[in-house]
This record gives sequence, C-alpha cells and structure tokens, in this order.
Amino acid sequence: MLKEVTDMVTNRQKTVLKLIVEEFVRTAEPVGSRTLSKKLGYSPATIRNDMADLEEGGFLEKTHSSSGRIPSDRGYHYYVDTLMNEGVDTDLDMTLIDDLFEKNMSREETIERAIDLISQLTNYTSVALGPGAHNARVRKLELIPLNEGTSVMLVVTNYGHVESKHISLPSSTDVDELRHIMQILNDILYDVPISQVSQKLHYEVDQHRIKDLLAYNKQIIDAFLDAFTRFTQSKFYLSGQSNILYQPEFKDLDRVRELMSFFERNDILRLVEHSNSNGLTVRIGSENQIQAMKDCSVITVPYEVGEGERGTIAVVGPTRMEYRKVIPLLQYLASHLSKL
Amino acid sequence: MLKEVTDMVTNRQKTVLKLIVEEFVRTAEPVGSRTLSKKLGYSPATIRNDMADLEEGGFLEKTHSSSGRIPSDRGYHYYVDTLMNEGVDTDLDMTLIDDLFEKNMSREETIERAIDLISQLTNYTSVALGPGAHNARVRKLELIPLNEGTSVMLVVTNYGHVESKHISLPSSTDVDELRHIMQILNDILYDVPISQVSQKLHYEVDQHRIKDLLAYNKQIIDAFLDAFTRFTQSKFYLSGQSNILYQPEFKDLDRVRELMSFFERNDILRLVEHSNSNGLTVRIGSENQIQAMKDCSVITVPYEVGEGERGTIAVVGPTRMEYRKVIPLLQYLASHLSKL
DNA sequence: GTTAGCACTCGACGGTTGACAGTGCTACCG
DNA sequence: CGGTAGCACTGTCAACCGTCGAGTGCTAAC
Repeated sequence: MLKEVTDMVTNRQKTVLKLIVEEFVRTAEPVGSRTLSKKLGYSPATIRNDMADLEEGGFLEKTHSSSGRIPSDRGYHYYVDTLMNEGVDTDLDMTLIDDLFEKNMSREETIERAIDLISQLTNYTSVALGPGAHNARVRKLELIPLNEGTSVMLVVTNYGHVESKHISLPSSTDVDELRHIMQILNDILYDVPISQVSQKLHYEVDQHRIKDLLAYNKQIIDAFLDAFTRFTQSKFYLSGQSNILYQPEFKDLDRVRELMSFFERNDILRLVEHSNSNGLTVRIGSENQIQAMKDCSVITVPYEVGEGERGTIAVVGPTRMEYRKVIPLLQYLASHLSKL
Repeated sequence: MLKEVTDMVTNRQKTVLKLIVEEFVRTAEPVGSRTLSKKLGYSPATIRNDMADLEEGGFLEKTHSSSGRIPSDRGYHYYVDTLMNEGVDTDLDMTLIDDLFEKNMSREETIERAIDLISQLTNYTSVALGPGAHNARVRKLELIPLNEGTSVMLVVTNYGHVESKHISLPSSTDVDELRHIMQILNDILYDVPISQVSQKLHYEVDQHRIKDLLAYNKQIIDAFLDAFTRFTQSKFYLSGQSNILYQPEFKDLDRVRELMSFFERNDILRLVEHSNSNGLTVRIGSENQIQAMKDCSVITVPYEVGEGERGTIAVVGPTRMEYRKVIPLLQYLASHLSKL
C-alpha cells in the first residue's frame, strides 16, 4: 500500500516528463530544471525533486552526474503510450498523402512514392516491404520470342504485377508446339494462387496430363517456377537513408558506418518482417532485437491489400524522434494503402 | 632549351613518384624520404631533392610544411597514364567476372550483379547507367484485364525488356473492341524503334488509319506512350555505397553527408552521363565537374550492346584509389558487357 | 508541499608543452 | 657535379591543466 504510493506518478511529474521529452526532441540537449521552471511556474528546486523521482522510476536518465535529464527508452515509451496525445494539435497536413492516391499508379509505384514522401516529411529514413504476392493469382502466362534461341517469359497476376525471365531454347524448337504448351499452361494455371502453382504443376504431371510437355522441355517449366518464386520474395523499398545522418546523435562515424552498411545489406528485411503483430508498433532503442538499431527507434505499421496480402511500412530514426508527428502520419498512410 | 632541361623528369624521379603513389595508396599516410630511401638504396637527402623537384613540377603535395609528400591530382594522373603499367603483374582474378556471364540472365540482372561484384572486389562504390532503349524495337504489346475497370498494359522489346502500366477503363468497354485495337496497334508498331513510336503513331493518325481508335479511347494511347517514355529513361544502378565510408579520407562527417546525399539524389546521373567519350575515362579529384566529387576519383567506361545501345559503368572512390586494380577490372567487364 | 541557498560535480574550452616525423639548407666528399 | 651527412626548423598530435558554467543534491526555512 505504502509502496504503491511511492511508485505513483503525480500529474505534475507527468507534465514534467512530457515537457522533457518534447524539449529534448526539439533541441537534442539535456533538459535542466531551470528551463522547465520557466514553463511550469514552479521553482527549479521543485522540478528537480520531480525529476529525481522520475529518474528513480526509470523514465529519465542523466548523461553525467550533473547534467540535465534526457528521457530513457522507458520514458519515451510512456510518452508515446499515454502522454503524447494529451494536448491535441493534429494540425498535420495530410493533403500530400491524399494527393498520392489521386493518381492511378500501380501498387509498386504508389508504395515507392509513399515512402519517398514520408521520409521527406519526417526527415527520417523510411522502409517498406511490398505486399508479398502469395495470394495473387495467375492471370496470364506468355512466351515471347526475341530472336533465334532466346525468348522472354512473362507472368502477370490479377494485381497487375509482372515478372519476366529470359530463357534460351534450342533453335530447333517448333513454334506451334510452343504455342500449344503455353495454351495448356494458361489453362491449367489460370486463377491459381502463386503459392500453389508449384503444387498444381506437379499434380498435373502426376495425372499424366502434361507429361509430354515436361518431357519436351523441362527448361520452360523451370523458368516459370523461377519467376513464380520471385513473386514470393516481396519487394523492398528504402528512402531517405541519408536523412538520418543529419541527426546530431549520428556524429560518431562508426555508428554511421554501421547504420549505412545495415541499410545496404538485406538485413533490413528483418526490421520490417518482425512486425507480425497487427497494428502500429513502436520499438524504442534497446527494445529492438537488431544490434544496429540499438539506439534507434523503429516504428512499423502493417497494411493489407486485397485478401491477406500484407506489407509493412516503417520509419527509422533516432530514439529522439518526433513521435507525435510520425505516428499519425504512418497510421494515416497505412489506412490509405489498405484501401488499394 | 635550358628550360626544357629543368622541366625534365629523370628516371629516378619517375620511380620516386611511382613508389610514392603506391605507398600512399597502400597506407594513406604521407610518404617520407626515409621510407623511400630504404626501398631505393639512395640516401634520404637525395630522395628529398627529387621530391622537391617533383613538387615543383606539380606532381606532389605536402599536407603541411614539414610532412611527407602525397601525390597531387596531377601526380595521380601521370601515374595512371604512364607509370602504372611499368612493372606488369596482371595477376588479377577475372574468373568471377567470367562466371557472371555464364548464367543466362537478362540485361538488367547482369548489370546489377556486375556492379555488385565490382564494388565487392574493389571496396569502392560502383554505379551503372543501363543501356537506354532508344534503339530497342517493339516486339509485343498486350493489354491484360485484371478486374472490372482496370487493366495492365505491357510492352516488350526485342531485348526482352518489359514495361508495364496500369490503366483504368470504363467498365462499359467492349472486350472484342479492345482486342481489335490491340491487334491494330501491334500491327502498326511491331519492330518500330522505341524512339520513333510516338512519331509513328501520330503519322498513322494523320493517315486516318486509326482515327476511330483514338477517338475511342485516348487513354490507352496515352498509357502506352507513358510506358514508352519510361524506356528512354535508362535504368540506374548503385552498389556498395557504404564501402567508401571505410576509407580513411572520409572521416569527416560533413563530407560523408554530402556524399551520401549525393548518392541518394538523382545527381549521380550527371556522373555517368558525362562520359560521352569513347573509352575509359579517369577523372581525378578536381578534374570532376561535380562539386561533391571534388575529392574523389571517378572512373567511367562505356559499353555498347546491340546497335548503338550505350550504357556506362563507373567506380567512385577516393583519389587515393587502387587504379592499378580497378582499371583493368572495369575494362575487362565492359568488354564482356559489350558482347551481350 | 514548496522554495531559497549553497556546496559540489562534471564536461567543455583553451592554452601550454614535449615528443616526433620530416623537411630545407648548407657544407662536404668522391 | 651528383650524392650524402648534419643540423636547425616547422607543423602535428596527444597529454595535461586550470578555469568556467550549467546543473544537481541537500538542507533549512517558509
């Protein structure tokens, strides 16, 4: 009972925490009691007492024994969860996002433009994992001869996504025969989900329906399967990676190197694919599993287009991030994307 | 006559310059006379005299009044032009490049892999401008309905490059009519170079052959034209941009920021499109027009596939670059690409 | 519960100092 | 006359040191 009282956070302490977060986000400098005193009307000493309590509770930290306070990871999280929305000023300009969806662009293009916009608006780095096409369905297969010996093979899904692959065919190949094969493949695979294509093909082979086809040219089938697997590797988008370099926390060259290498390697996939949960996730500093992100914040939000086609959008910035601006922005964008 | 004698560079001075370049490339530290003395068998004082002459000639520089010497831009250039190949040791392993061309990949994929390989082998950043498709010819146009109201439109060239674009059609659109239009467009545009498509279409309109088509749906034509213009914007590839951060010359954060922003913006196009010349070009430090590249070296080499389809590959690194390794590598790669 | 006052702590800044590496110059040698 | 030895000079770098100021914790008073 008595302990609970000690753990309790008074309203003024909440205000103090809120102001510290917002001031630190703005200036990137540790916040001292004098600064808050002016804003709150209490004397510095009073503020200091509250600060000491908040530090004890794990919401604040000091950079050294006699410096102002900065929010801890936990402090940020508390801010995001409960403090952030108290004084509402959702004067954010969402029209730019709206504009994006006016245009009639393909999925890929929309996503690409969207993260460009986000990184531009926030000055952080944004990342997107395109919707995997597991549930997309085959709409059309095509084999287009280019010249003697080589052809290009196309797969189009019901979402209008196109994959192509080059294949070499012996020049002896009969054109009519090829056309026939394509006819059969189109009949068999029309409207089949990408994820089931391989299975379906093997089934048909077992049923002897297309045995002669297989025998005739295994290469074509393999080329198609190769293209199909490329669908399942969902596309990856990255924008504004240099933005983050202008944040004062990245004045250490080693950290910059680590970060840039991280962005370049395919590791970033791990960043976005982690977010299995449904809904916006905020991972602050040490809450990130990934070493290179230990002093960054990552906000991820999933979106879903069509039936179960899921993708993820994320923003990466310093823990000292403008959560108040970024979070509504991402939510708004994700809801729009889900309507695609 | 006498002046010419003063300008003359003795053989020993050439050796000194060569050793300084190679030593500095290796260690990134200014080279002192003592170091060279050991390698050359002359006393430090003698070397210093030669160094003073080379500095007077503009081949060497000092970082401060009493430091070892480093090569100037001019010194590097002289090295590349005449000194580099003296002691031949072309023990470079080109098998990795050979391997790349064993596989049967599309142009785009080959180029992408190639610059990945180059930046991996050199530890610098590599850039490629894909061959513009100005001379590519239309092989196939296709309009594939996805669902009510939207379709995806495909253009395939004789090189197997595919562009697609979404279009919305009023749901009233007649399917047979559409098929007919596509038939006509295919007939008209088959084997027409991309660069002449627009012209050709307008010509046909003037001849009243497809007037009804235009009247019927301008949107289709526009969508096609849009896709065509995208062919002419040749693709751009970038790899290993974080490599360069590990070079000791980039320990200044401002420079890193400038460089990374430069890589991210489309400015890099200017880097590669400059190389109008035929053959490998080495631009060292101040020889670069572009501000952000003022203390980098850029080596560009054009390649040509098919009839006049030109692209460019480039490597960006510090002026202190391993020219001896990079130049043969790029030349070898370009010659292979030209065989595509 | 709040405030004023005071001693204390730590980082940032700036000037000094000594070790060090390498040069230019001059005088000397074969 | 080209090559060499010796010496004074110069700039860099890192360590050191005192000062300054911002901000704290604590205690006593309101």
